[in-house]
Amino acid sequence: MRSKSSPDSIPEAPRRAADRIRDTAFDLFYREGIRAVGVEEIVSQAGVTKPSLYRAFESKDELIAAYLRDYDQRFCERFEAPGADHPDDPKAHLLAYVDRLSRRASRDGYRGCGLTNAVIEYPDHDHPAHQVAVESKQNLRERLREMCRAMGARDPDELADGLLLLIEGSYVSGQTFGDGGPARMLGVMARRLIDASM
Amino acid sequence: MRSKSSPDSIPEAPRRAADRIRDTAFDLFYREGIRAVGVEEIVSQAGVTKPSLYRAFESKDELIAAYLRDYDQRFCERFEAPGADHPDDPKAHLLAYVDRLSRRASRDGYRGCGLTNAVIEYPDHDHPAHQVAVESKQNLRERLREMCRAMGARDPDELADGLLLLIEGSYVSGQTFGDGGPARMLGVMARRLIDASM
DNA sequence: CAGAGTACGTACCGATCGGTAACATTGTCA
DNA sequence: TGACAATGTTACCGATCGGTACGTACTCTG
Repeated sequence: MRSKSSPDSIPEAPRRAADRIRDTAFDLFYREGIRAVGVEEIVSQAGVTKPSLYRAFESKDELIAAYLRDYDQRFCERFEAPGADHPDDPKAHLLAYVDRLSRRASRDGYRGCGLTNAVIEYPDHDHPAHQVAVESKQNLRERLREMCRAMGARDPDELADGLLLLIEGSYVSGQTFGDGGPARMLGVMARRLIDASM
Repeated sequence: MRSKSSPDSIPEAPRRAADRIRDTAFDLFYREGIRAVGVEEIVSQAGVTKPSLYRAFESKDELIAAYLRDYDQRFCERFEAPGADHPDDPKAHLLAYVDRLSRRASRDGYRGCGLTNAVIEYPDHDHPAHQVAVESKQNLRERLREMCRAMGARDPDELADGLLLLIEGSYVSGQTFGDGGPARMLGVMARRLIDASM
């Protein structure tokens, strides 16, 4: 059940330096923001040293890009996961994701979507962070269109964009309002939009 | 028509250092992000020097807070402006704002809402930037509720939150997708939500 | 015209930023 | 035992960060 070749049951921590850096950077970048976190803080909290970081990543920007690719992967898993409970029912799949997001985003301490946050922190289109994040969002838009098509919407692209607005709105409003924020209405609003678009 | 006591018609630039700093900081903070802009860049682009900045503002954080208060004021003006064309018609007022936002947010180079961006750049609830931005957003939420009440919605608070999700979603999606992004659907989605809530 | 404020600039501070060079240490596998 | 890869250690780099001590020029008032 546990990883490879550990002699016996050491539960945490001794993994490769590159992995620990990646995990620590993920947490810090997500929680505190990318620009707010220096490489010094990352390596010290990861229990490694700076040269180890620069042996694994050629620059901070590359580490940021790696973080965002990791984030995108975890996001896709979280987005697709509810599909297992609703095979061949894209509407139920989407609503299941939306309902889970609604709950997460209307609790205190919610930090939104790491990819959305990255676009805002790095408005420069040439920056790798911006590029990775935007590409992920374009994939999400396409995926939503696909689902809206599959659920037989009148104008699937239009509905997909409406849902995307609600979802992105939940990411950011969750951070702004915390507990009891507008994100708690995401589920009913998504249903209302879907119902009005069939 | 022009300001006070200029000897004659000098059209631009010689104003007080504090004002030039405030204006320059506004543009730079908004376009490039707050953390991305150093005080050095602000003063040099404003054509003044650092001590002038620190005579007018006691710290960078205070300048940031001033920027966000300015932003909030301009936002309120932009939000209320369409009301002049639609006295006693909150629905038309709201839709007029929404339609203008929709156009702005689906053009290339759009940078979203400075207040929303600030919440994301400063997740720490104790930071003045976070506090000013959140307070402004709470005011907006209350204003939307008021308008939804006035337009006779079934559940005004619920509708207000739905509209807020769409609006915030447009702010961030505008930055992510640029031209032809989902924000161009804001108008039709807002109408659909309103119609389904009466 | 003297003198006091006011408004601003010159030059600098220590701290931190991202990033690196050189070398010592460890664990692994042959 | 020896070679190799991975990591740690230490000390450092130039640039930039936010912030300030201090001198100077203008203007308003007596």
